[in-house]
Amino acid sequence: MPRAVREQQMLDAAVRTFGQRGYRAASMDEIAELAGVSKPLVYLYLNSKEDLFIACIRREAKALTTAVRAGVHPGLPADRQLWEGLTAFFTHTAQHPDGWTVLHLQARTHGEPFAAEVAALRADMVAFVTEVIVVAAREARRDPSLPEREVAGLAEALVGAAESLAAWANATPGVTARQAAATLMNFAWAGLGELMGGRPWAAPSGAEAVPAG
Amino acid sequence: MPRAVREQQMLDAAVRTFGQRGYRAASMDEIAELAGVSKPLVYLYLNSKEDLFIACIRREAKALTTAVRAGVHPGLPADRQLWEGLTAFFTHTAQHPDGWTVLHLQARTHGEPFAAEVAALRADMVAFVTEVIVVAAREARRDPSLPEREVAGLAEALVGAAESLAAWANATPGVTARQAAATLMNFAWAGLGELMGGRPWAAPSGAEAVPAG
Amino acid sequence: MPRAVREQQMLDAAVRTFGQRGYRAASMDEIAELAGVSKPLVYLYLNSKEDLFIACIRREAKALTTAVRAGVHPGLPADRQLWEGLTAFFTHTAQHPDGWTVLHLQARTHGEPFAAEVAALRADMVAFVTEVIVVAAREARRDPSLPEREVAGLAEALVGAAESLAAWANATPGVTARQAAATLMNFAWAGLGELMGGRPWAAPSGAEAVPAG
Amino acid sequence: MPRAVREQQMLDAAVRTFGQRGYRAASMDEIAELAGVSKPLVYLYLNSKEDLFIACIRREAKALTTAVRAGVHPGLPADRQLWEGLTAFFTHTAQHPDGWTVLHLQARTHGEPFAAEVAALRADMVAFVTEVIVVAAREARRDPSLPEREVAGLAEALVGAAESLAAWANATPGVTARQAAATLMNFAWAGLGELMGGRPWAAPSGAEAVPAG
DNA sequence: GATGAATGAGACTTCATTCAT
DNA sequence: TATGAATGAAGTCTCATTCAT
Repeated sequence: MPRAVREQQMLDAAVRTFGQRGYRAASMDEIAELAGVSKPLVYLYLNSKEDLFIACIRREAKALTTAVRAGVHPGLPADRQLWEGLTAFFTHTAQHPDGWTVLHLQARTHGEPFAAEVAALRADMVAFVTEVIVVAAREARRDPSLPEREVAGLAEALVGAAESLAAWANATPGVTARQAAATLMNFAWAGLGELMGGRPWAAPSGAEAVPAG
Repeated sequence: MPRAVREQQMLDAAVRTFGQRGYRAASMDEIAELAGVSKPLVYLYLNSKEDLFIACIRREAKALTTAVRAGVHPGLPADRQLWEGLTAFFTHTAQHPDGWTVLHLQARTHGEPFAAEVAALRADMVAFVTEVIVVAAREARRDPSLPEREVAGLAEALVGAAESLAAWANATPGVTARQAAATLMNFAWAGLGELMGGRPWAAPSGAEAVPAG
Repeated sequence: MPRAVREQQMLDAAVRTFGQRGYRAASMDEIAELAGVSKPLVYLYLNSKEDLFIACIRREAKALTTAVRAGVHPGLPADRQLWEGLTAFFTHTAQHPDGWTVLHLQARTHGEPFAAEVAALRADMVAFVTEVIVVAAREARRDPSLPEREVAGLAEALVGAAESLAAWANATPGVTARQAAATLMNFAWAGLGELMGGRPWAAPSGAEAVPAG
Repeated sequence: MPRAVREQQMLDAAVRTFGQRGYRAASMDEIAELAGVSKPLVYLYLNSKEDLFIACIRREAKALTTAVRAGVHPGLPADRQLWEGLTAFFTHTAQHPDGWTVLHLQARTHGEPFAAEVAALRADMVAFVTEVIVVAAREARRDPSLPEREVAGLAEALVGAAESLAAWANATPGVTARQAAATLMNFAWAGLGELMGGRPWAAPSGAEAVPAG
């Protein structure tokens, strides 16, 4: 069996184990057994527990950003781009719950070296959202634009809300990725005030929008 | 030295250690040393590492909900109540960063018994936000109201955004609690769409609002 | 409350705890609590765990030998003396099961200092039995007597059988002290060979003898 | 070095340590050192202190019953069978004093899980003796046989006497297994009364019988 | 006389990691 | 390449014992 395949099996096992047990509670024994290989082989390929965990983070982060990027068409209006990005995001996190747990919870909880790895992922997401906000501002011919820190805060809030909703959707049976995306679009784009006034964001056809009341 | 005082010292040390190292990586030795007592005394008072962690969670959760509740005046309009709650929330999390880390990250990452403890706290927050949304809907004479699951999703998104912003504000020098609250109010109340159109939420005087462009 | 009384309460608690948990597993905390006093008081009166255990052994040993001695009338024939001694022995061990456990099991299992204490008790019992054998030999006008080592072995066997039967009787519901004594008298005095031939030892009236077949 | 060998070395060390120190006082450190291996290896092979102790009990119990069974020829008369069994028993216990201590003292003193293990061994012995008694009764054409409880008591007494004599023989220099067996045969078969009358059990040639006086 | 408060020492157990083959 | 065998280090927890009052 070629090395690359074996390595992916190990990473699969590691992501699952780290996601369910946590970094410290996961034992190399368990990971090796789940991967169907001997422990020394894991060390031969991945060096150490720390390196193994970092490899997991990188693989899952790359898979997530790739999925989101692939779901967005750059030329569209800002709201449409955001909608596509969110849908891709919630779809991916729903399909890879252990990977998402590793990224969202475990990697941030177990010390600097790992937190730094996820920071890159987050920066990517925030950059995507920031870009969308900038596009939206341009569409609205708004100039001068919002202060930079304000935009950073908004992007942070949106990403945080998305992360939180992903965990919520994974834990709540019956919530689909599109529903989660629609909820967040309403919240983010129209705002609670507009929602209350009966003016939700107009979802593209097929999205479960809030009824106009 | 009386027992109650010693116990608080131990909890202080534990919150700090758990917050910085994580539940598993924190050692009872380190906690005892930081508290200035011997390890057996920690066990005598707090029983076990698990019980100690739960005691930390409960103390910090109570402190946070108490602070938020104390900051809100029930009779005010919905947006004003939300603003007050957020301000109190960001103020408290900024003043107790380790406590916030314990609640937001550590408690959710290390197994059911702890996650269950935080769930109560989160339920409290979501309930507060839900209540505000309901009040806002009533103010807008909106009837019939939003579907229940939609409201739950919105509340979840808002709480998630707040949690995320709290961590961001703690990690970004120069961001005050009021700024964080203002950013989130804009985001949540006006929505990105309105913001882009130059119609932000009108912050009460003293809040750092987004300039109207 | 006078010291002597308190001390007895402590010994009561200790015998019970040692008997049920064993020497090492019994904790001074548990003993103090069961005695209804504080731990330092136990140390004030009894010095150390080791001393406390030795005090238990001595008290229980003395109580047992006193009971056996009180039950025997010196002038009687040998078999009658043995019968009385055994009856007293089984009666006492049935009434003080924890004390008997301490003497029979715990004291012999936890190192020299304690085993030495029980050795004295055992020497007493063996001496009693030896004396009975000598009397019996004299009654049979048997001369020269049995070799000394042979007598020692016989006494040892009889005492061992008695000890074993005491534990058996305590653990088997419905076995009375008199029945245990009768069984052992038959075994010891008549021997299996005679028993099989239908010639059991003639128990004094009131004893449950083996029917003559 | 193959695993099976190492495991026996560990059990050897454990039996010796448990036998001399007792279950609680024996430390895994000491056992590992005596076995010439590291402590984790002991855990790898034997799981836990409790499992290690149980493994010791089982091995020693099996060795003892195997030795006794191998020493007895089923077709012989009852007294001869008993004699053979006792000789094998005393021989084995003399050759494995620590194993005997573990079975006779330690296993019974440290809680139910262990006591239950030895109970099986003891049941085996009592069954053997009971069988002999039944055979003896048949040889003597004794009918109806003794009451069941009476037989149980006799068997218990004989086994108890044997156990006690084994410890005594181990502790008394110069007492051989055959002497111990002869003493007990006299005691059990002829009975003290017959012995006093100068009619001992007739030992097979080679056994150190009591001189007929 | 009596105790609440406190600890040094040591127990069992687990785990990341490495050789020798 | 792949692994069976092995361990140093560290963690949680318990307990006999002693002060200061």
